[in-house]
Amino acid sequence: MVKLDKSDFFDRVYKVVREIPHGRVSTYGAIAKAIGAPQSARTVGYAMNASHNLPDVPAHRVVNRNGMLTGKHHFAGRDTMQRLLAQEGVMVEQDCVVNFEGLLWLPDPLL
DNA sequence: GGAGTGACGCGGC
DNA sequence: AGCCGCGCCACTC
Repeated sequence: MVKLDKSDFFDRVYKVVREIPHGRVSTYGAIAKAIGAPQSARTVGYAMNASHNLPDVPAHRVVNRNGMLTGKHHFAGRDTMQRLLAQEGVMVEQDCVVNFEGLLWLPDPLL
């Protein structure tokens, strides 16, 4: 029985997010697809909420498909997310990742 | 056990 | 071309 517990959903999201290289960004949709749930992009963001407890999950590197820091408001500080990104060399202007497409990192489907 | 919510994505107007 | 609304999936109360 290769039954995959739905609880793994979060774990899977975390695993993928953890694989995001330093100084790179990814999208909820891409992660959702990587875990085999392209329609669950929303749930991915939900998982990010719980990921706050996991320092290994760089949720700040996850933005929406537009490259907007939609979840920045959920971080401790008002601009914590942007600061973390800037710290990695990711420039953010108006809550949008500069050269987002260039910094965008797509997870391995094999993962 | 049902209903509401949410850090998205896409389609339609 | 921008703006509005719906759908989907997992989780909590």
